Amino acid sequence: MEENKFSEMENKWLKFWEEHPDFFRAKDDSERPKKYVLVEFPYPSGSGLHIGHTFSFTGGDVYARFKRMQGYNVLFPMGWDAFGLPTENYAIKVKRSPQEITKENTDSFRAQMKKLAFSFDWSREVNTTDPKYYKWTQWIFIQLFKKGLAYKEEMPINWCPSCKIGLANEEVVNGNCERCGAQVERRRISQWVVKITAYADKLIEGLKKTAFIDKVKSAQINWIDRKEWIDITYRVEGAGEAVTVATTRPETNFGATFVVLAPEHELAGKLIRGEIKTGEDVEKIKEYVRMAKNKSDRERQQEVVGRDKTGVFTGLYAINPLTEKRMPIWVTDFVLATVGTGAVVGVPGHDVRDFEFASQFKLPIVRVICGKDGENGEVTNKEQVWEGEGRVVNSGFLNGMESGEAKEKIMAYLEEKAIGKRSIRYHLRDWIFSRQHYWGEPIPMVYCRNCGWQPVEEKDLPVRLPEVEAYEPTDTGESPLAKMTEWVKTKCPKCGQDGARETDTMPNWAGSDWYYMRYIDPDNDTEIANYGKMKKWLPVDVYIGGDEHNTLHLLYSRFIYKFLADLGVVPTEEPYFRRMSHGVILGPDGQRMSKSRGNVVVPESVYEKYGVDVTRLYLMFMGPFEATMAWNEKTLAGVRRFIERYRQMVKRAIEGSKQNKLKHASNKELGMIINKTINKVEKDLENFGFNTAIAKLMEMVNEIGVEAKTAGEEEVGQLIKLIAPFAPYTAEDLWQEAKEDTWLESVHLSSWPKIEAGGGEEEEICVPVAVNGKVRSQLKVSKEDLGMREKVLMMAKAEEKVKAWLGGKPVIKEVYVPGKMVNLVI
RNA sequence: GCCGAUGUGGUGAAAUUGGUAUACACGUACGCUUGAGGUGCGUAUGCCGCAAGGCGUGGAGGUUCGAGUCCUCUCAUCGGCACCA
Repeated sequence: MEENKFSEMENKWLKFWEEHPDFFRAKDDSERPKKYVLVEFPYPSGSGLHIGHTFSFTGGDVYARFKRMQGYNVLFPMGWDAFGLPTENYAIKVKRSPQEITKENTDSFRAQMKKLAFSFDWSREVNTTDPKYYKWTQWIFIQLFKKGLAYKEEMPINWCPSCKIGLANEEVVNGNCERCGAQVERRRISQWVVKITAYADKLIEGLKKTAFIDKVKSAQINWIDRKEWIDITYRVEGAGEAVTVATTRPETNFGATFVVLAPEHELAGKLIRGEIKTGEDVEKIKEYVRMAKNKSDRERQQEVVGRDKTGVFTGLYAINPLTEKRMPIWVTDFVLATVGTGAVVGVPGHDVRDFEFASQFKLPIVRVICGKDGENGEVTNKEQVWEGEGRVVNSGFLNGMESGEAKEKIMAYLEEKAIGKRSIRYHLRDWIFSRQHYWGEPIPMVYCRNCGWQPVEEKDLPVRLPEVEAYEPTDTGESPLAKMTEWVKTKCPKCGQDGARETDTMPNWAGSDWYYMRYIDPDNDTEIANYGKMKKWLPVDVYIGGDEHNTLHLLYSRFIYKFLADLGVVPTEEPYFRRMSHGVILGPDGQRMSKSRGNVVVPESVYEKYGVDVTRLYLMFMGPFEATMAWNEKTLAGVRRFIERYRQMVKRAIEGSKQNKLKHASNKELGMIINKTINKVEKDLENFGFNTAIAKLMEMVNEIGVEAKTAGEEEVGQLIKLIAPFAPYTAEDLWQEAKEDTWLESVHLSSWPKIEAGGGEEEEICVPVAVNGKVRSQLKVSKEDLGMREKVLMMAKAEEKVKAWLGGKPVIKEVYVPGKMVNLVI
């Protein structure tokens, strides 16, 4: 095994930087313009820093270093999102406390990050498991409660039998637990719920104030999915009952031929309990409902379209007020109780699911909107079901209208007749906030028999997580904290009588929702963060993170911020201005890295072999920052070669400049090449185009070659600064070697190189000449002549090769784009 | 099914407002260096063709003096969501 020749050099400068922690500190009192660069803080797992972290943090670090050199007062902080199941599970396994394990993990993460030369401001480090931190996570919850945005509700929840934890809808993937993959069950548990839906419109609206990339914006809008519905109430024949269905497509209502209820629907309950009697066998209904309720979500949602529809007829009929037709009411499990009103009107001509149901049970099918190409026949197979827009037919007063117009008309009509009521609904659901686990923030609430749920008084925050002997989750679904009778027993904050603490803890997202605010004022004991300081630093200028957080974390986090904005606690409308997605690094086999596949690449093994700078450069050179890329060790060699050649080039330049004793290069060409490079690198860094910036630096090394020896003091500085954001160790090493009396202490405090005026523009420009759109020749045009159309065209036509291609034929059109291109058409 | 992307050499990928397609790197071939090479350096490298030249950015059309880039249709792949009525 080759000895790592980098480590000595790296350790020297690592130590130097450690001795000067102020190098990378953000200054609260600086006059310079601020730049808040945020990377998603990691969960400090026991397996150490992941290559994915290394990749995204390097991107953030390169950007932060660049901005710092440009003169910005940069806030680039780091912390730990340390509550969570893996630590809890590991703690249970090894019978140690999660606190201790977290401490170890964060220590090793921090050491690795320092080694990787991430220029974080360590004086602002936060940890979500620190009581001084979660005091404010709890404080936020209390504010939500006080504003009526947190409530307790018994509800069926998604229960993971393996993790023994309730999951938010968002944490269930295809009916499986997002973490462990186990099949999720339904259970009824009393849960804290946070009313994020109250902010749905604001969350959509606020996106306009951000510079998120389009895919993030549309992901959020789709996730919230705001739609205008109308709830139509039908009279139920004979029973003195009514049923309210919810629809977004009332213009098809003349084609309604049946009504379907979710098994959980109220009316089904009444039938089962015998409160309504019909000619149908109640036992059959009872049996169907029982079966449907017992099905897990997974079974109910599997193979959605195309699966045979099941259902049972109730014996009841709803009357369609538009047609006066009797619509049989059925119970079926494809209707979800949680969507709309839990009752749907069946329009089998224009909804595939309704069609499947109608076909199965021989219910009538009517066309009310012309299909593709104006098709207007009967609907007899699935292909003819038309879910799109079109001209309305067979619909009384709506006939002949386009569906959009018809929709407005029918909505107005139904409202006028008091049959229908418009409402706005969202796909977004309220946020289930309770977790029945130990390793999370205690929910700061007390239950009192007289006063109900009361928040802990703010002066008594934080509600500390007690040290417990056993934190195993329980099969009953009760939090392990419930066993801590001493801790649970408390006084009601309102009346002083005996009360009991809430034993559920908060979900992971709670602590990570607002951490970026705490970096601004990490030690503040009296407020979440000082308002003046927040006003200085917020919003976050660039937030770098993974696509997997675009809907959950980002939305929750924006919600909490908007809520705090309404309280007047924070100074802006949106917390993040720009959002950058980073890509994913796959294993060498092109598969997602995982222990079970054995394709995991760990950063240590890379930087121990190649050094930190090569590791960083390689990660940044692999491809676009937002792309998914497979690890390829072979390509690393190219980057290693590059950094070595760069170092040789700079050494030659240092030597040359010391001999020349010149301020500027003796060779004008050199200055020109460097200027070109500065220009491109600067532009690329602004847009996170790290791969092309590095390509340009490689090009520069190739172009400069031995000419480096003509460098002056100025060029030496420029060359070192250019590489500094990417390869901080190499740059520091060269800087210290080249250092003149007037130079700053560290290259990382120096200013980004400026383009020298007049120092680097080419005298002659190559203009391609095309005949009939195909490039046939190059024309050298001097700078002064560039703007002279006639002269350039004359020169072009006089050019030997061009002459040959023109072949004496008359030129019917001449195009000249100054400095770009000549095109002659014959 | 819906939403969002993406299709360019043997490979990872470049390409300002439409203006020289394939920068940069890997790989490969040949040569040099080295006691040795899983080292370093140099040269070549889109395809067809001896050449002149022609053809080339998933496919088919279109707009334009000029299209990887804009428009229409189409195919494929990836990511997210999904009996949401």
